[in-house]
Amino acid sequence: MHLVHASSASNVHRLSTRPVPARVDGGGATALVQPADGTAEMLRLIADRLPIRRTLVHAGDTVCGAGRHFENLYVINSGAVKVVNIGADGQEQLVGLQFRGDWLGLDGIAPGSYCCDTVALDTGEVWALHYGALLLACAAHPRLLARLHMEMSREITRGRDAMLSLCTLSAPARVAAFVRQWAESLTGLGRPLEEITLRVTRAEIGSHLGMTLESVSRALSFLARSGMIDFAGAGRRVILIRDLAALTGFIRANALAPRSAVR
Amino acid sequence: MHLVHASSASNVHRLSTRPVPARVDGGGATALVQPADGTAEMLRLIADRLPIRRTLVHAGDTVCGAGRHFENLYVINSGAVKVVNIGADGQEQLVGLQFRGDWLGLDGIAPGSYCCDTVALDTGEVWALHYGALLLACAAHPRLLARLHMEMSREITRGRDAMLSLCTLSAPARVAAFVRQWAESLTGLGRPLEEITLRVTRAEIGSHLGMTLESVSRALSFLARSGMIDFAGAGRRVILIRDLAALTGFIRANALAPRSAVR
DNA sequence: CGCAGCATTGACGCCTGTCAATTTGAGTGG
DNA sequence: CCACTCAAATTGACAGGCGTCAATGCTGCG
Repeated sequence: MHLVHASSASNVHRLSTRPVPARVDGGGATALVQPADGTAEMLRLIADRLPIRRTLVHAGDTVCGAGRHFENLYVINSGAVKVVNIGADGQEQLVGLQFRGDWLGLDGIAPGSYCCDTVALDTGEVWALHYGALLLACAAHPRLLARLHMEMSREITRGRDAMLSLCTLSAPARVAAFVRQWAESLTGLGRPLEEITLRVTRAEIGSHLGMTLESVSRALSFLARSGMIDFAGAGRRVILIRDLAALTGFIRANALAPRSAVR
Repeated sequence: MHLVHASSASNVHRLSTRPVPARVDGGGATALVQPADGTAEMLRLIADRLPIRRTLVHAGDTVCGAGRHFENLYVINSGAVKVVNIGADGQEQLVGLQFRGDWLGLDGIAPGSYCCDTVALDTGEVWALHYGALLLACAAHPRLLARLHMEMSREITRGRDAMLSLCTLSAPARVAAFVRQWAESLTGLGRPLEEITLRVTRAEIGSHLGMTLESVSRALSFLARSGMIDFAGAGRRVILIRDLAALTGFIRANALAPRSAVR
């Protein structure tokens, strides 16, 4: 099996420009990343037990389009993908960001067609699994079914977490939480990366967090002024996390007063 | 003037006592699948193929508590249940409302313990399905597995819809959408009930919609002043939908300006 | 070099959160 | 049956956060 990107997505941008085999300083990192969530094991399981179609995607490519007939699930082997919900009146809203090991297209199972556009943010490899074939494989390999259910369950929980942050955090705190979550997503639940490259515009972040692009910009500027993060590179899309503890503290401190305690 | 969900109560009895005649009653194709969504069919499938434990719950009873070891999934046969997320600092947030045919406990699959409290709002019957037993039954009955996946998929979509309404609607519009959604949930996707009984406090609604209880109250008062809804009974917990079209129009009219168009 | 898209920053105003007073209804005990 | 208490709901006044509008800077590309 050939992997387009060997491991940690921290090096993704470097890899896309020059074909550096991701390792050297990463010995510890890769070792840390793998065991926590078993993503690698899942990918191996899938590759071993299923006929999969590997697709190389580039930034802007649509993995599966809203409204199209549901047939495949997709697993991200490398890269990053945004999930965009298309409202009735053409309104577009970013409802999720997915990375290596995440599944796409789960929303299509019930209605029989996908609800969301999923668009690559970056060069990467996505595996298409025919849903019927997946079910067959699951019958033979219960671990595979267990894994599928875990991923669906995680997706449900993720949605709820997003609701929580929308409801209980002030706008700047939501941005801080977004930055932290992005960093965490790239490393698994270990310690976050200290450098992340946002691959979305301020407008998209705002759409995800329920605020305007101006508010996103102001919040990021504030976090930088306070020394929690820093900008690097051009375009202000690369963010250095300078003080993770302070960031976390800021998020907690800016939880809105328990607006309405439920009992 | 207290009606306790006449429709769902009658269905309960039909379901548990006699099997529903599938096709003979003159309706043609639609008679096959009882309501549009096949909830009744699913319940029959479960009851036929699985060892289930039926539990009668009353308002305030906890179906499954956050943090407890995951073992069962639950299906609501009748009644209404609220899903409450418990934050780190004891913050409680209402993240969902579930009715007949909805599944509970799906969030527990991935972590191995439930993430949310689920609390009955009303007298009803909940079925507990042992997860292991469910998987076994699914192996023998693919339709059951398909159904489970559909329900998980729906749950994912529901979370995204909630995010959408949080991000794109003004506070009063969110309340209007909440009322409409509650009514729709009780009838299946046909036309909503014209009379619904809210079984939660304003504070809980506010927690669900990301606003204060005062804003909820003001919004409901406004909807009533405008003639879209009306209050009935005592405590202002019973709501009559007077003009569904106007309600829907109000929701659309109060979609926030496309704050940040994606792309 | 100039254009187009993205990001930043400021000024202003509205929505909605906060605080507070009042009313209603339900439950309890005398 | 009534007085008392308490939770829930409504309504008003006020203030602050954040959306809106607008001007400017920065970067990459034709």
